[in-house]
Amino acid sequence: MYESHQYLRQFSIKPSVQRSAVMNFLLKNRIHPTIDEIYLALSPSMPTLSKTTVYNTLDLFVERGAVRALAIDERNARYDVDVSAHAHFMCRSCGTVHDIFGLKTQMFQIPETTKLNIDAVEISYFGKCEKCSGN
Amino acid sequence: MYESHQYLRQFSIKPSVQRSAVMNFLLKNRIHPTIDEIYLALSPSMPTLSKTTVYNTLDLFVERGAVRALAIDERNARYDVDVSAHAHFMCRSCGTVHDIFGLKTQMFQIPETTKLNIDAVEISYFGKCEKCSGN
DNA sequence: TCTTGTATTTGTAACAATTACAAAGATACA
DNA sequence: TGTATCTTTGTAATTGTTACAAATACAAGA
Repeated sequence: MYESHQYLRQFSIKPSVQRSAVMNFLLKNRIHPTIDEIYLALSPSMPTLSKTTVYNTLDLFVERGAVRALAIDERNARYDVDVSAHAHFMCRSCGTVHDIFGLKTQMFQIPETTKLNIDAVEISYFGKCEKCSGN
Repeated sequence: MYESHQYLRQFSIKPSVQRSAVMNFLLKNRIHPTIDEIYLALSPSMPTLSKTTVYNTLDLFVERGAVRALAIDERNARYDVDVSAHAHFMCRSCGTVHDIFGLKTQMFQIPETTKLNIDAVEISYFGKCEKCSGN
């Protein structure tokens, strides 16, 4: 928990019990969780935690650049503490989101368009994961 | 309208008044519209049109490969009749979605991962469009 | 043309994710 | 200790989507 405390400060986020718990969960569970997954994982040990707090907290994390919000899942927002350049894969069957590392850095470069002011890239793959490939 | 009729048949979609109207709208308005935009655009001339029909119709179009559903917009599903390999840009300010053509075809190739059964790629850029760059 | 079975459309209600907002609680510092 | 500010909480409202059953349209055979 102490680590998450420090981690938050790196992004000038004032730590609180809730914020540290959320960041800690993200750092230890690299599963690109949804708000609900985070809430359900933390609420047993923090019974007074509110889902609104989880929403607020992640908004703040994203705003400060500590976390990336993924658009890959149309149903729910998903969050990734790894803000480095990498892609994602989502299984159409079970909905899990996997990291795809090792793509050429070139692919994450921003195309030169004079008109648009691009600040982020997201590369997403869809299909079936190993487990679900039988279905 | 006749064109959309023919167009639908190419994807073995049995045409109906509603389906042709929706496809016609998509072909003539390459703005990656949301369900609501389609519904609002068509309902004046088709007062009995139901939003459920728009949902059903687009589900069918996507299923038959006539249209691509985009994940770029977390708020609403967006649909694109251009199913060729190209990327998209969404303005964080006004929410419009632009096409990004001219990327290397290599970028749309599916990475060789033994485990995953990938069937689609989506490359999305985010930022501010020309109009909103002042804000 | 009528009948009958099937496909499509419609409207409403249910559901789920997110946002708005005001009250309660915690924190920092004079 | 008091006060101002920040954070959290819970509830209600909003919004996009889905489920479902009734109504309508369509197609093919009698």
